Amino acid sequence: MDRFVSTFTNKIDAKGRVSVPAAFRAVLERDGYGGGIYCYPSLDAPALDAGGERLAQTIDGLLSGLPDYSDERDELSVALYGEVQILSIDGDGRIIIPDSLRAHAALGSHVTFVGLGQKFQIWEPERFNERRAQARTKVQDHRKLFGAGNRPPTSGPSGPDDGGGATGARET
Amino acid sequence: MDRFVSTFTNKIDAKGRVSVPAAFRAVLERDGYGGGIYCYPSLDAPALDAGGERLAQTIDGLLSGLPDYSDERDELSVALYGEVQILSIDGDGRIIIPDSLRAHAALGSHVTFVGLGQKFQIWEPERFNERRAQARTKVQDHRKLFGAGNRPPTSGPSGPDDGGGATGARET
DNA sequence: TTGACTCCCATAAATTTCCATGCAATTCCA
DNA sequence: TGGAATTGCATGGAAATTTATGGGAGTCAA
Repeated sequence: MDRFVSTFTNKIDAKGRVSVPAAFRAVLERDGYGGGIYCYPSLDAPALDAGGERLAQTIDGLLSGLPDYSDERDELSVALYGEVQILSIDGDGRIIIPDSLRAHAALGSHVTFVGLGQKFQIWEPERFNERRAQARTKVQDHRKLFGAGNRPPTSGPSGPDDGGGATGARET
Repeated sequence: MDRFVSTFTNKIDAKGRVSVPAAFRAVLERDGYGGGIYCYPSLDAPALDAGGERLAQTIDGLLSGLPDYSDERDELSVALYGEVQILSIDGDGRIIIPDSLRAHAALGSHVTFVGLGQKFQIWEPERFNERRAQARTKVQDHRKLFGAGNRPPTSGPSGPDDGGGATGARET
């Protein structure tokens, strides 16, 4: 297990502390944990991106792919590095999210950790629900990539298509 | 034997545990078992898709085809990884299916494991029966198309019938 | 001193680990 | 070939460990 996977919702206590899900902590340790997690505002969502050493290296790699002194690189550098915070994890597996980051993600009393493989995101739970619904729709478009989508021909058997409203994916 | 085949129905106990069929566990181990099975809601059925490391790599491969930091990738990541759960298998070969997944498949007291080669699915037994009946109908349609249906009606004693496909496993 | 932050401990709930039991099929032996 | 022992698997329950979360004491700076 060396990917961030699943979603967890935890509470921010009176002191601003949140438990990082144990499963994520385990990944961070294998990932070359260097005393803190990298965290910065997502570029295109009201959320925070976070990860360990591997994420930091991915960012480096991304930037090194762009020509030195290009506008693009400068902008990306600022966008990515400029806002990065290193959040330290206390003895009980908790972090404190600074105000600047809290603001970007509009965090309230609870936060949702979303595993995305190499990194994870931190969302305000309600907003994440919206995003998830949206993402799910998107996936329907890509289903053929899975080879999962043998749609029955429209003229199929008279039987009601299984589809069934049952699709109610509940929340964590 | 390195693919998931057959179907098995097991019971969910009071604590939400279900035994993964021994035959499937054996496949998982050969598949590069990494501490748990990957499980997520099926895209087009009220069921769960599950598999081992090989399935996880399929997902990774899908995503790595998209550029970092693209909107598309982010959405797909959320939809795929965000819904994925890693179910760990305890010492007795059982898993616990989280509520969010239970809801999607409308699981009750029993679940049916359905081998699909590279992955397997988890169904509510009744629903699976309906689906199976439906699938048979379709297969027969296809046979006609192939002209493959021209078989001598009863399988005479001719030919060394390889006695039992059904090995010891307790099947549905 | 006051306020912010870090470290440490307490606790309740959830999860994991471990052991026991019963059933079914296979194997072994007469 | 028939019947008994054995093995493997699903299942039930209890003990032990983790985890999330709340609160207090100690530390440093303003």
